Amino acid sequence: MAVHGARSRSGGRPTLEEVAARAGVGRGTVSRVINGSPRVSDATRAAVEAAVAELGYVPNTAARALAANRTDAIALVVPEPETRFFAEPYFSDMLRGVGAELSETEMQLLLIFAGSDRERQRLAQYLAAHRVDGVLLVSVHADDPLPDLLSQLEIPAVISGRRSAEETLPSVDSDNYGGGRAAVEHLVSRGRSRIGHLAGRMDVYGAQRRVDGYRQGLRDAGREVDDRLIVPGDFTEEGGRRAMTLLLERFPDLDAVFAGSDVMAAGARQVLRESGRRIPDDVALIGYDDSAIARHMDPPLTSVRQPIEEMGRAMIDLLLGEIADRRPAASRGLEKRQLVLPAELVVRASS
Amino acid sequence: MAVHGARSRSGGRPTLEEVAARAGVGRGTVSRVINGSPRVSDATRAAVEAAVAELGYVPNTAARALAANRTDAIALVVPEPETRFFAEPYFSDMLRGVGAELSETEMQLLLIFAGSDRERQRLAQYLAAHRVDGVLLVSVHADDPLPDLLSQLEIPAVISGRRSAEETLPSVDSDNYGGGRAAVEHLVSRGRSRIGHLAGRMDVYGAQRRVDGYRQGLRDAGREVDDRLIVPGDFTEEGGRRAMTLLLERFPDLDAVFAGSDVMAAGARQVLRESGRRIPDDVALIGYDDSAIARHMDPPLTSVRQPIEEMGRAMIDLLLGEIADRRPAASRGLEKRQLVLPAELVVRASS
DNA sequence: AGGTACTGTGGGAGCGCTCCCATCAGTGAT
DNA sequence: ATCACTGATGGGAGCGCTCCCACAGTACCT
Repeated sequence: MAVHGARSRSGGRPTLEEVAARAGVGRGTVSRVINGSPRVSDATRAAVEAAVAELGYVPNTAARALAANRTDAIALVVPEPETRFFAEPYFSDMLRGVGAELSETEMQLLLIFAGSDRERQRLAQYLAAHRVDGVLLVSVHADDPLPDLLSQLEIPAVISGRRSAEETLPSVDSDNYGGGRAAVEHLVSRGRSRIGHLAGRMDVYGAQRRVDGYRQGLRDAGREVDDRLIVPGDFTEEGGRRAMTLLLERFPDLDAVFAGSDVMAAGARQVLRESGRRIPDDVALIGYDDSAIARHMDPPLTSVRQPIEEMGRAMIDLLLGEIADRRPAASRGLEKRQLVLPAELVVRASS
Repeated sequence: MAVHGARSRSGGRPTLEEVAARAGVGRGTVSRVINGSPRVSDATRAAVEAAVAELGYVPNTAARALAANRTDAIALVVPEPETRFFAEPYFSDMLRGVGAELSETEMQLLLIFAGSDRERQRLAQYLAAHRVDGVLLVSVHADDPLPDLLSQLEIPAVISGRRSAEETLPSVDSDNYGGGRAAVEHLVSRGRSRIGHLAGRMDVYGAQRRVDGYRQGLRDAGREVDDRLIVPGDFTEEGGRRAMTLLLERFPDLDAVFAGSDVMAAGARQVLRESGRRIPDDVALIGYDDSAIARHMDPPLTSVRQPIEEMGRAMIDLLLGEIADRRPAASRGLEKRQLVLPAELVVRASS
């Protein structure tokens, strides 16, 4: 971590030019060595590397960005208030995956919150200035204008989840359909006969797919689907309580519930308890996300796990591809740019 | 959030030069308007602003950085693994304060983790490249080489807390001494006669000052200080348990404990419970930090609150001053650059 | 009338790099 | 010996901005 060598005569940081003089080569050659071009002889490369070490040369990023028209930075944009970012494990997992994958490269990660209007304004300005080479968009709602802004500005972007079945942006999603199916399949195999579903917000595509999976799971078991067993919530605890209450009114003989999120499951649990029902003896309960809540619930909650960290890694891979690709476009189809990672049922005591 | 106007004829983003041509003025004048120089007539300014709006001009940050030798970005360096960053409310509070203060300016905030050796290596490279104008250093241990690296590179920096009484860097600290005193004073006023102290790590200056405050608090009350009442911990829950156990062995008649952190207080609470003592009836308990733990403890924990968000704001103010100041140095003393913000006792049921 | 002092403005120079073209030496084919 | 062709290298041009000097214009003194 020491600063090498002496400062160049000019007093400031050494420049490419000075390294070139020191190594007895031209400026272009030093540039080639710095950027790892293969078109340099071994002897020359060694001489340049020695000069770089002696002078403690570090490239000037601003100059590089100006000349090459790239920034070597990407942004992780969180269109949420900061509080949610810290509260939900989703983001920290995502950040871990992204950070890990990025540490293999020279790219710098920027974390940008765009929860308030003011922050969004700043972000728009930021993007218009092209201060990043690409953007990772997490937790985007169906009607968010951000994705369009990005394509307008021709900034490569990858989105987590999809806004609809016809998502146009490169995306990384988890298999919400499969997750929903697996949950139901599990409940059926445990001998549960009347299985309700507390759905998430229906303007979130992933929530729709979980419902689809729930339906298919029942059909696979040769059962009929009664739509009154599906009650929409809004991903919140309060929404879970309301939906659960309604569901119990409709079906007092309910013996299993699949909730579209762990938080909703927590709300449902309260209502079930208050109604005198035991978990899992009377009613089995399954959540979604496998968050900390699931592990700490009493009893521990069976939940569907999304490989969030891995999704983060995949998003970076896709994004770097997009950035590298920048050809006349349409050279590759979208098929390869939309990933769906498997979801996995984590069975605990609640089911 | 729309992109204004049409693209310039050259196809890419409009440049200063193009704005100048459009407004019928020189390049320098446009630059003056963009940078808010007062040396421009009102008429000219209006013409330039119109041209900027029409063309949707956004300055090229790279070019500006290169020419002006500044980046308009500062880094918040967290020398901890990411997990701690998300786990401890300290960081989110700090980030909130910093973000709020910074949103008044054009500065960009970078969040950099330097928990692992590898990350520190990257950070060193990053700083050597002068990719930020200044650095905010939070949670720095006494022997961390980072502060020295920064002064060597002549990068303005502000540190949270102090490494010792002779801290050389500009810093923002909270009044740990006053906080310790207030805690003891409160316990004395509640009629407690034998007050123990679970200290933090003694290589952390703030922890030392809390001990000093504890001592002075007792002296103020006209009591003698028995050093055996002070047991060092290490800020962890386990450390709190160990220290508490030891303290009870030494003084079975203890009726109050001041812990150097909420987490240690949580450990102490366990031991007290197991020994059959009730809180606060038999033993009063006070923590430090006023974190979420304190509010959720049973009974809710009296704790000393540090104004962390405000500290974040203050750090930004100091840092921006440092950056703006960059004169031959030594023009201002250090006195004005070391802030100590008051700590405040939050009384709850545990005392 | 000339001198002095300011304000507002234009534009040259230069920040440190990448890109690309010209050049050169070496190699094998004619 | 001549002619491609190759790989390695040097260095000009230019990225878009800021800084600063020069200069015109105006105002106010002597």
